[in-house]
Amino acid sequence: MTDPLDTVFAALADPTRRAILTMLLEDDMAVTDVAEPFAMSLAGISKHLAILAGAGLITQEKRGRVKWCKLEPDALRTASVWMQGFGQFEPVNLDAFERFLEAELRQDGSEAPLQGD
Amino acid sequence: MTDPLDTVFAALADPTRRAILTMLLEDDMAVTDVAEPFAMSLAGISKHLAILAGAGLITQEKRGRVKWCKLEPDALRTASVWMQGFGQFEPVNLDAFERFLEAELRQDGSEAPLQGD
DNA sequence: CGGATCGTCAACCGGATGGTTGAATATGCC
DNA sequence: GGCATATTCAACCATCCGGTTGACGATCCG
Repeated sequence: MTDPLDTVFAALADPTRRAILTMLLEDDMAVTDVAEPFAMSLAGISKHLAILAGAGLITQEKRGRVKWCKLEPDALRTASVWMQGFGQFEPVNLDAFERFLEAELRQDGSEAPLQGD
Repeated sequence: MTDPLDTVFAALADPTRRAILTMLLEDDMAVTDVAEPFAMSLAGISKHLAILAGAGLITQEKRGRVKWCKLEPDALRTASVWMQGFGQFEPVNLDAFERFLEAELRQDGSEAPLQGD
């Protein structure tokens, strides 16, 4: 019932919450700033943030009177790993994974020359 | 509103539906057979299958009076790619991805010797 | 034809979800 | 202290969701 996958996937199923996560990719944000671009009450956003935090996708730290929201991409790994089980039996066509690898190598191999895409 | 990610993630958020997907990994199945291991009415399972089909995670083909359910792992790729955006900016610690790669290489390199884990 | 099997439809139910508003709680500042 | 800011709490609402039951439409088979 309380399988972590349940809460993570449920949290990801809402477009507002995914948008919030995308915003948090750039930087940590205060609740009010998260809410600003949305046509929704602050309380509504606060609820969404609580759900994201409940799923472990973000953490919130209160400093002074402002509560900072921080992305926790680790929580996505469980879900990602689960999903991989379904790609694995398929013939290799996961170009996205290839791109991921390239980024990995580029980062790890310091200065491996990279020919344009 | 009808972002495909919404429906895919929502479909994945239910443990029964994930279990069904896992079952379908092994082979295509008839609706009745899908329902068999669950302590749930056939109509209940039928609804779950409709949701999975709506998300594109499975397809259903009626042959005679039996309706066959087939896994469509392609639908997962969209979601998988979306999720990767959140792992990518992180330092490399995605051991699961490494395992995935090993499996890939093993499959692709035909008989590359593999030292034990 | 008549019966059994396969599956969905329709109506219903309780509980969760996404959203609102208004009051309440902290905290910072003058 | 007193006011503004930041955030949540509580109550409420409409809707969706997961599940049931019972009736129904197809299809196979004797």
